Parts: sequence; structure tokens; C-alpha cells
Amino acid sequence: MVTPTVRLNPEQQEAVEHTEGPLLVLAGAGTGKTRVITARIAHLLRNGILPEQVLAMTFTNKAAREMRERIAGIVGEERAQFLTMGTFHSFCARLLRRHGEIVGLPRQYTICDSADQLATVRAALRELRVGEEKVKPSAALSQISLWKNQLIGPEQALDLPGDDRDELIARAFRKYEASLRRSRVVDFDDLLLMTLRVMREDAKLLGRLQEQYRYLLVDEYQDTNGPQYEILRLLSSQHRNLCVVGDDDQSIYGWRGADVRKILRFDQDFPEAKIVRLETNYRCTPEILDAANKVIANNRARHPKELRAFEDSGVPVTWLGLYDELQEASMIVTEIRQTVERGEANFGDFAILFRTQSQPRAFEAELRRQKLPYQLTGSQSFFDRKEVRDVLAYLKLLANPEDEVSLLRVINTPPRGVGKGTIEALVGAATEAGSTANQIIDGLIADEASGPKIPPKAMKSLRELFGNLGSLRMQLAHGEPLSEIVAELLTRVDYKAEVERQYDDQQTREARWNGVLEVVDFAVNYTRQARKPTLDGFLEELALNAEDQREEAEEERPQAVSLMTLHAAKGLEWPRVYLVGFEEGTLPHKRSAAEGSVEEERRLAYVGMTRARRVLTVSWAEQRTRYGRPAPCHVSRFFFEATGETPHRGWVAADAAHPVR
DNA sequence: CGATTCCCTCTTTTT
DNA sequence: GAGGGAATCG
Ligand SMILES: Nc1ncnc2c1ncn2[C@@H]1O[C@H](COP(=O)(O)OP(=O)(O)OP(=O)(O)O)[C@@H](O)[C@H]1O
Repeated sequence: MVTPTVRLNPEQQEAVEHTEGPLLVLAGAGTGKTRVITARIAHLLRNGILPEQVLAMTFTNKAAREMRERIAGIVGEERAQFLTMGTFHSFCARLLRRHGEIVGLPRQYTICDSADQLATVRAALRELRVGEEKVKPSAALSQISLWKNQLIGPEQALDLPGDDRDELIARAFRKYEASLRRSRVVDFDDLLLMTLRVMREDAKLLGRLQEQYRYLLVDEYQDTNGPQYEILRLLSSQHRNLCVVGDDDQSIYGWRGADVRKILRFDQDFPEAKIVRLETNYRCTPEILDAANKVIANNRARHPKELRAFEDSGVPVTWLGLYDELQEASMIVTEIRQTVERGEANFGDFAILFRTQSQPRAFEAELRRQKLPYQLTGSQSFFDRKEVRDVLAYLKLLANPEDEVSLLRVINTPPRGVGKGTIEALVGAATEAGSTANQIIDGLIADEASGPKIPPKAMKSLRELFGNLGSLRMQLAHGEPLSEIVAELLTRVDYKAEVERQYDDQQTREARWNGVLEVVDFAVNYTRQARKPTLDGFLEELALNAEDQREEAEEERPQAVSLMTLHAAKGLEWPRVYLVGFEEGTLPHKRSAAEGSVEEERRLAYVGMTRARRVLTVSWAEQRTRYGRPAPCHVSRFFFEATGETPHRGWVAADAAHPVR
């Protein structure tokens, strides 16, 4: 029998076969690093390693799914299904569901999303009487997250040198942590941190995990942060079979605590490590690779590497300066349509990549106008819709009665006479007692004299709400299917009437209600495909994997133009790529330039350019609508770096005070 | 308490 | 240009 296999060059082959001991594959874009991981797992399985012994970390769950499919194609689905593969976060979430109690995490914990995190920070700042103009909640949240990822707790943060503002944020940090714990909620960072604590506190469990996961593999290692690295170090400390692959030039998550130095110092952490370098790029034409290499060569902090194109010469990179974002969109969409009409490509061969989430708007409008199929990846907007958040808050509250943010969100949605005064009284009583609004209300229901005085109408509504939640929880406990529960919930709170009350035109009502129905669809889908469907599991999927849930629910759209951010495009490739909005202020982004992280922006440009296999078009506009007003733009400095042209008179850098003269 | 209106901010990137 | 929050009135 001929075993199906993948083509590898000698260096890749060497990496695949070096199965014992630490291994670093450090190589540039498109050199086949991910292919090494895939082939290596297949190689392990062919050599008698059980799939249960393999743990592979990818950067997104989608990447994990694709890799699993590829491996299934080589060794068969019946074995591939037992591989442990996914993001660090989903691995940790699963581990905590089983073993979180070791660090005091109740089994029915819920994961809060970014909006809930922000609401918690906002509440903390309010409690400290810090105005939002003094400390922006979003800024406080990213500082808190950075601290957490550096393993700095609230008390240590308070001791850190800093100005008044830092101290306020540190105090908000303390309150933030306390609210999450009271609410039995963990944030994304907690998933990693608590896993780490579990591993450190329970040596026997750690031993079992080390025993089970004999072979660790990590893709995109350059974007691993401190806690993730620590988890890897603990898991691999006995057998040291840790294979990591990455490219320091593609490190684009520094703002989230990722530390490139980890990959550059791998041989210090693992002195016996074997290091493999791959120097042939199998993805891009020489023209594309040359332009990308010229850009990245301007970074000072990097490991220089050889990178040769395997492909034959193709067409030159197209540099396209246009009037505004409307012209940019119509020009590009028209070109895509005409290329497909000429039979030279399919819609799925195209990607439009951009720096920020505000950019796709014009492209979406134009794609719809010209009726081309497209897929916008990574858009949070669906989960930010009010009706979707409302329904999810109800579900989170069902799963976790102590979830304060969710309770406060739904307590008067639909309006049921529980107003500002009542809410303040409840929260005040909770804060004073160091408990939660849920417990105060439970107390009041048992004995109205036990807590703050609440208007009778509000009290009646709270009884009804809690009665409904209670009986739904009961049904849940009796194993009623999730989809039924969601439907029943909507009936009980009469959410449809709420949608109709809020919006008066029929079209909006329908659109909003469809959002609700889509959540119901997610639940149906999840119930169907999950091995053991639970509400906790469903919410976990939504928190860690929202994107996939939406995709599953939508009809297959195999031939569609891809639209995504440069961050989301990492690791992917298309025959034809448009890198749009190539402007000072956008790429490099104004804020990055101000923070002195232009090198990371340059890496983003490098990632974007190297996604293209055969045709790369880079575009910019002279003016762009910002906050509803047109603002002048200048082509990105990366254009000059790639082409060797010099800025003309009047060109202005994002971080410069004066135009070039 | 709830509905309406105005006004402000926001745009970095994500698990 | 949208969406959320504060202010204001019924
Ligand atoms: N030995 C090989 N021969 C031919 N093609 C290869 C070989 N190795 C990889 N490829 C192809 O090269 C392209 C890039 O591979 P892969 O995605 O594994 O690279 P990578 O190093 O992970 O890239 P990046 O870091 O840019 O995401 C893919 O299309 C892959 O199929």
C-alpha cells in the first residue's frame, strides 16, 4: 500500500524526522513551516505514536480545523479525530472545565467576551469615581491585560512605579478581578493564567498531562505570549519533545503581550534544541517576494534570513494610487469581476486585505452593488448587535446565575419596571455585602425585609424573571435540548414583542429578529455537531470560536472573495491579493506610529504582501472618509521602501510634524 | 420609571 | 455616520 504523503524539501524532511527533543524551525514567509507541522504529525502517527499523545497549538481554531483535515487526508479521519488541536485558549478552557476546581474555579464558570470585560472595567472605574475622560475604559483594559500576561497581579501593579493614572488603573484592576471572581467569570487571559496555576499547584495532574501529551507542536510561535510559553515549558519539561515553528518577521501581536524574543532565544531555553532554517519560498513569485523583502529589510530588530522564490517570474506588483475609498473599492471590485468574467480566475482566488475594521465598508457596498460573492471574516459586528447581546446575556445568565454583567444587562430588557433607582439599590447592597445582585435579589425573594427597599412593581417583575430563569435552569438540568431552551426563553421573556416595541419599521424589525433567529440557529447547529452538547459548551464555543459558529450556520460559500484584516490573514494565502489602504496613518497606523511601533506595522505589511501567490496589487487613496468627514491621505512609507522611489514634495509621514519639502 | 433627544466619541489589530 | 450615554421631560 502506498501511504499518501506531502512533498518536502530536504530541510523540511529533516525537521519532520527529528521527532525527539526540542526543535525550532525559524524561517521566512511561505517556506512551508505549517507544512512541516502537518507532515510531522502524520509522520509521528505513522510511527506508532497515538493521536491522543499529540498536542498541537495553532493561532486560530480555523487553522486547527484545516490542519486536522489535511492530516485526516493522510492518516485517515478515524485517527485524526483523536488529535488535540486548537488555540491555547480553547485547550485551557477545556482543561479548566475539568480541573478548574483545583484553583477554586467553579465548574459552571462562564467566559466573558471583550464587551463584558469592558463593562466590568467601566463599573470598576465608576466605583472608584474615575471619570471616563480621565482614564478610558478601553485603555485601562488593555493595560490590565498586559499586566496579567506579564503575570503581574493587582497588588504588584499597585507597587509598580507609575503616575496617578497608573495607580488608578491598578486599583481598577483589583476591583475588576474581584468582580470577575464574584461573578464566577473568567476573561481570556484568565484561561491561560488559571491553567498555569492548576499545573503548578497540582503536580500529579501536571505529571499526567506530561505523560499524555508526549509530542507538542506550536505553529506561529513568534506570537506566543508569556503565559503560553510557560504552559509549553511545563508540559514539555520531562520529555522535551517540543517543536515550534515561526518567523520573527511575522510577529504582529506585540500589543497583546506576544514576545518575539521567545523565538529568538529558543536555544537558550532549550540548549539541546535543533534549529532548522528554511530558505525557499514556495508561495510567491519573485516579484512579490522581492517587494516584501525590500520592505522588511528596513526593520532593525530582526534576524536576517535568506529567502529565495521557488516559483518562476510572474507579473510585477501593481501600485495603485486612487482618489478616495469609493474609487478604490469600485476599481478593485470591477477588476475582480472582469478577471473572473474572462475565465482567468474564480472569486475564491481573491483576497482584499486591510489594516482596520472600518475599511471593508466601502468594499462590501461595492461587492453587493456588483453582485459578487464575498466573505467578510473576523467582523465582530454581529456579536455587537443589541439583540444578539441581549439573547446571549440571557443564556450566560442561565448558565451562571452570578454573572453580574449579564444580569444587569437583561434585568430591564424588555422594560419591566426595574429602573435606575432599583438597580442602583441592588448593586449598592451587593457591593456593601461583597456579594452579587443575584444574591441580593434571591434574598429579597425569600424575605423582602432582607435587603434594600424595592418598589412593589419592580419586585413583582424580579420575582417573575427569577422564576422564569429558575424553571429554565431546571429544564436544562433535566436534559432538555439547548435549542428548545433558547426557544422557550424567547417566548417567556417575549423577546419578539421587545423587538417590535423598539423598532417601528417592518424592515428593521425583521432584520433584528433575524439576528435573534441566527443565534437560535447556532444553538441548533451546535447541538447537532457537539459530542456532548451543554449550555456551557455552547457559550464557550461562541466566546472562543464565534467566527466558526457563524460560518457553520451559513450556507457554504466556497467561491467568494475574502475580506479580512492583515492580522486575520496570517498563515493564509491566495493567488491574487489586494492590499488596500496603504497609507500613512492606516499602515503604519497613526497610533502605532505614535507609540513607536512602526516596525510591527512593517511586519504587518510584510505579512500582507507575502499572502499573495501570483498577483499582488497594493492600493491607497488620496483622501478617505474618516468619522464621516473626508481627510487627505499620503501613500505609506512602505511604498517608498518597496519601490525605491523617494517621497515627493508635500508628502507627510504619520508621525511627522511637517511635510517633506 | 421610561421614552426621547441630543451630543459625543470613536477607528488599531484579537483570543 | 453610527451607536451609546447623559440629560430632559412626560
Ligand atoms: N516542499 C514543498 N514543495 C512545494 N510546495 C511547498 C513545499 N512546502 C510548502 N509548500 C507550499 O508553500 C506554501 C506555503 O507553505 P506554508 O503555509 O506551510 O508556509 P509557512 O512557512 O507556514 O508560511 P507563512 O509563515 O507565510 O504562513 C503552501 O502553498 C504550501 O503548499
